Amino acid sequence: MEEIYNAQQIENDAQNYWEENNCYRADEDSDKEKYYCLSMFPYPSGKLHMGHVRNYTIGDVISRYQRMQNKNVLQPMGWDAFGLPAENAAISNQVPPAKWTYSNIEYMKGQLNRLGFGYDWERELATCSPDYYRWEQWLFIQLYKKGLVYKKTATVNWDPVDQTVLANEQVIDGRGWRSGAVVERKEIPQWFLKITDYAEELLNDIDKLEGWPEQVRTMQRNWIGKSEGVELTFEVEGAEDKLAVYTTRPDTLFGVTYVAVAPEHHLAQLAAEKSPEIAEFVDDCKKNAVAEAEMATMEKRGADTGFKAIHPLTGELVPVWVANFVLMEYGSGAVMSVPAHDQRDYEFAQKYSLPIKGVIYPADGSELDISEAAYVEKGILGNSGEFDGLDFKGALDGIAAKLESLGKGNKTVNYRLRDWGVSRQRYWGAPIPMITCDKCGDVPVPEDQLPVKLPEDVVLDGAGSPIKKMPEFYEIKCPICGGEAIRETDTFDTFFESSWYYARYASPGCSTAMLDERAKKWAPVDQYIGGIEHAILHLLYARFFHKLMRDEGLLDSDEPFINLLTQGMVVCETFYRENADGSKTWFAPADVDVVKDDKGRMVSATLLSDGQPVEIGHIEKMSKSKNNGVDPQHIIDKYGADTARLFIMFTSPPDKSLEWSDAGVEGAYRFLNKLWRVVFEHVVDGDASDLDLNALNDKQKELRRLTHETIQKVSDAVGKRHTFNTAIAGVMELINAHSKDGDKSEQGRAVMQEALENVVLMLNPIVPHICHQLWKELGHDSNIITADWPKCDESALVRDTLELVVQVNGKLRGKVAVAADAAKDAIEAAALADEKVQAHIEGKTVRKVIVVPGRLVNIVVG
RNA sequence: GCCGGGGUGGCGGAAUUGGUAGACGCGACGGAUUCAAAAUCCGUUUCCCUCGGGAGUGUCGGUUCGAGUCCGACCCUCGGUACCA
Repeated sequence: MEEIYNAQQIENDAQNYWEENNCYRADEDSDKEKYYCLSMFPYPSGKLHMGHVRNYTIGDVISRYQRMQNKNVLQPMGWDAFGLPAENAAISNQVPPAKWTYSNIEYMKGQLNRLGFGYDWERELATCSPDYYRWEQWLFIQLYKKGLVYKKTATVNWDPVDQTVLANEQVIDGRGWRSGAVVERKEIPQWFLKITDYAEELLNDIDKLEGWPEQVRTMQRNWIGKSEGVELTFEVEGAEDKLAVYTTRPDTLFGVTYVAVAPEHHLAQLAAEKSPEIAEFVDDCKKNAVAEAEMATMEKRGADTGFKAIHPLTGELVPVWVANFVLMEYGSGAVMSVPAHDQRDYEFAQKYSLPIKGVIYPADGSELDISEAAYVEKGILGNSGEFDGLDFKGALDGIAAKLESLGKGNKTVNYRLRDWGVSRQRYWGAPIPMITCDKCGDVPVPEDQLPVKLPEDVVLDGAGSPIKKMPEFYEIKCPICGGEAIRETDTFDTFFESSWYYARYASPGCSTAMLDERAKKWAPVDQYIGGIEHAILHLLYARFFHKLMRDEGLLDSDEPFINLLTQGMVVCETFYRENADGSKTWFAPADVDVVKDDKGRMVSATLLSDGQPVEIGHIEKMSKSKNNGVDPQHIIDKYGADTARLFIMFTSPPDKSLEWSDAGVEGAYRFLNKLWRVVFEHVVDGDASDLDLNALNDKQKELRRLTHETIQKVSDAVGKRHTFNTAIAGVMELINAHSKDGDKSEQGRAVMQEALENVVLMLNPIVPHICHQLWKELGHDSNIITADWPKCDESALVRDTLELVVQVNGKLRGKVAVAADAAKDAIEAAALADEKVQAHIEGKTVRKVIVVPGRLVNIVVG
């Protein structure tokens, strides 16, 4: 055995061995239990960052642990290759997005391999490959035939200078990030998937997801947002329009003092024709943001249209206002307003001096106070005619029944979830396989003409998608009538690709169908690992797709992911300079020199290359757009892959967000050196003898007990809790205890041999290269990756005496040693007899003594 | 705004079911080894203090023999908010 730990050499040897022996190929014909472990595939942004290393190390540790549980493990990897950054790179570097993407994939694949992840690369896929996206084009056409696809207009961010649609991320303070122009709302026709048809199933099946974190299940439930309420109609005096509104609070119906409509609503348009002020207001609303967060926090404004709506029950006339916070796309673009019992309506009414009418009184009989704020609790009705005195439920039923009898409304179930708009006006995505013919309307591309291939050799100039300017792409004959027709030039939302890749990994190479029978065998995924930022959208769309594919007969399960581990974000400082046009240039943390005060807070920062100051931004998740990703490469180069893996797993539990700092990387490296040295010093003395449990002295028994306590602790931490940091800490303690001992006797060495073998087995999932080598050095010919995970010897855990803590009035005052099987009275007596305890209870009355077996005694005096 | 997390020494974090707060590691300090250094090893390291103790897990309040853990209110911070992925 080499005396010095040489990470680069060891890692190179281990990786060559794995590759030559195809160690990570999943077996299609194994009779072992299958285990499908999947980490969310990366967007190929250029280089790995620490968030990737964390994600993929977790997945690899779980995969290797399961392999040691004798499972047939599938751990694939691929590339979420379509997306916006490729277009941005194409514009700034004059490289086609495809070329940029493929070269990034090549580099990042090298980094993944260098980190020693055990992937079955034979299943690798890139979503920008026509072999992949043809099948989602195929599925889209099946859904179209089933009536699950439809077209409607929807709002996008329009940059009037660049003449292009912007993503929400590209709109900063209402302006286009590149042009700086004020962004406008624009209505364009887009394709939608009827995810709302599956809303009920998506909601109900959340109950089945017991292997998911509760927080994610809650977020999904809230996102779907099922509510029961009433849909009712307000007629409008002197207009043909009827305003259909939905409310979850029909009990407040008598408190309606105005109705609000969206700026795009027909009534608002009518009003704008008559009044220049309203026209100006409606026009101004075009500058409203599209993003919900901005909508919710912007100043609420409105204007009186002059129209009067007729209250469906009282016949009273209430004004119709146009308001910037009402959205045309959701519901019918109108809402009823009850300022007394809704805070947003309250503030709006205050601002425009609209009446506020209280109709819900506190159930406890106290006075209704709406002088400062709306009263939003449920209570007892008043000022509500025949419904006075009813509670919420009574009012809901009564008012709904009344409306129904009048033909003016009915009880309905509503979902916050909206249908999935899948059209993107971008180039770098999968073409939507549709054709528009003047005569025949919307026509799907015939299946034998799939895939609709995206031309890859293109130049991007920043002003829209190149395929929108390529007649050779979009000019086409109608498949039905043969006449002139136009091919759809919009592409799919990239969530489309990431919604089914997990299933495609299980049908590699299948060229005749989206999935084959192998997918039914491997799906669902046993363990899915990815960032918490995907808690809603990606995971909901993937669940939806799973059900769609099931309903096509491609899968036979209801849910894609049995167990989910949501990794916390790796966040990092951001640094930027503001450009003359208001846009920002972001600098990588590695290129910035930071000055900190004595409390460690950043006070200023300068760019290393020019020495000039840069602004300090927020601490955010590592991303391409903020240029704050930290590349693991320098750690790998200096210390090796095992150190990088050990460090990222030791520094924090996986579900917690992690503010990046490399302080401590050397500690991880030191530990591996120590592990190596301890094994070296053990094996140079030759083979150890067999353990003879009857020949162990007390010290040896204690060390052996620690070994088995550690096995118990680490098995729980790695196998169940996924708290790899405490698993590593436990192994460190074990190594420290054994290396301090230095017992070179025959049985001392046997105890050491047992401990070291178990240490190497327990660390193998985390640091597989060094363990591959140490396993051999400890005398094994077998391959450690399929060795059995250690088992705890319960008999080694038995103790004769226990140390109990003694508290007086909850404060620690002493410790007593008692026999493990001591009776309660004996423990109590021993605690009371303790010298230090005596000093604290002297002259006081003992009121109560609480004995917690195996833990502590608390003596209550007073 | 809304939904979901998080806040514990100088730092990352531990405390699994309400039962010894600070495991393990980093950093710092002291020592050993060395011609010297690196590496390594040993020790100290929450704060205050009269060395007996007192305080202490974002803030304020509550439940309990006992609260980092449970309950209520608030502050800060991170993720998502439907076109970043």
